[in-house]
Amino acid sequence: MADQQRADARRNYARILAVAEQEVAAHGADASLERIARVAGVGSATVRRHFPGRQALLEAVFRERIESLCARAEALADAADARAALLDWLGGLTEYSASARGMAEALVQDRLVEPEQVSACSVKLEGAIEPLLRRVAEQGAVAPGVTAADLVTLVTGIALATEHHSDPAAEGRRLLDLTVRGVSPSH
Amino acid sequence: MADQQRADARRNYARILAVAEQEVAAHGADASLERIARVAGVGSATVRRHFPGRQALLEAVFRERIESLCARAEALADAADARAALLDWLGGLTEYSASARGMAEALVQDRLVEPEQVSACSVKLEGAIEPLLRRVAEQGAVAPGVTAADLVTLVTGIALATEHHSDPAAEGRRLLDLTVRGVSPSH
DNA sequence: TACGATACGGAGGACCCCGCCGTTTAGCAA
DNA sequence: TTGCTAAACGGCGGGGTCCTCCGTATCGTA
Repeated sequence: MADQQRADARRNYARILAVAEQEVAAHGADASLERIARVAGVGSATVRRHFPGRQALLEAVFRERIESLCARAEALADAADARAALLDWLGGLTEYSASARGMAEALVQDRLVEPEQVSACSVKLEGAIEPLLRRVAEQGAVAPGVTAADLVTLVTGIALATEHHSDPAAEGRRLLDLTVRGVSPSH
Repeated sequence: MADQQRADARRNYARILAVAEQEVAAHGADASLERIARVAGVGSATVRRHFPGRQALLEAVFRERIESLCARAEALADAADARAALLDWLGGLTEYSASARGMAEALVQDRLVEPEQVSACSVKLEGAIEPLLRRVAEQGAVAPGVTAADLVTLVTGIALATEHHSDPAAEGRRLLDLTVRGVSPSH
């Protein structure tokens, strides 16, 4: 039931995805689908057959990375220092989404299409941090009312506002650090 | 030297701007220039003549609001509680840019065009908070290394990541609050 | 009133997204 | 091996946007 696709279909899928990765990396989330098709050597209809809508393409492009992030979160699930683990993971997410063009846009986009799409990147990420966040919260080391969604939102926000910077990863990490410790935590 | 424009030119400028405000409010930063021209009853070339580039249009659309924000900052310059003044102002900026469609996008965009454009919205805003921030910093009530640009960046980030939300202003303010006090301030 | 500079807007080219539909091709079965 | 059928392909046309050029209409003045 898994792969009943025809061989050429699978081949094209792979070629398109490969080209899409490069194009998105080069031109961000609104890379030209037409161009992707041209470079991949297929008709534009084929692109949209495999990926109905730009969002689907972006999701596929970042899928691997997202899953590796989720796996990492699982690995950190019972680290000695829960807070350090959470911050470490958030730092990784920030650096990646700030420097990988299109990633942050994809994250914010996929929230306003289908609220509860399981395939959605943001949902996966939220699920991944949930356990980490809970542990830290139980230690009382997190501000009250903070949800996993909040963390993802803050990170994507930082990434979006940082993409233009000359060194997005470093700048993103710095700003993340600031929001973690507080810009003006006094009192 | 101020207004050597022809009367019809000024008239068209005003009409276009008025329509642009509505269109941007309705469709965000990437409203159709073509459409704006059509609704305003002018040729698309005329829009471009008055506003070379989408960025110029957006700047004009938000100009008034930006200046009123700057004025407010000046009024708060010597409030009794410097920190409260800064936070109050940041809250206002956040609420506005989170709920006014296109504003946040305009802010992040205008940074990557011309680094040191005096007309740029973000530059104006940074100049406006600078004094407020300095006062708070002198009291030691702000994390070390925080610049005015950082604050604008964080706020636009929050706004960008929050625009999709059902109540962007409230959500934005909540996240700002989190950022100010720190998500996990423990140490 | 007549004239020159200024501003206008239509036309056309390049690009993009999208859906339709006739054609090719892979993979199975005889 | 050879047919056959369903799956997959891709060209084409329509609708949209952005942008530039250039002939024309209009304003303000002499």
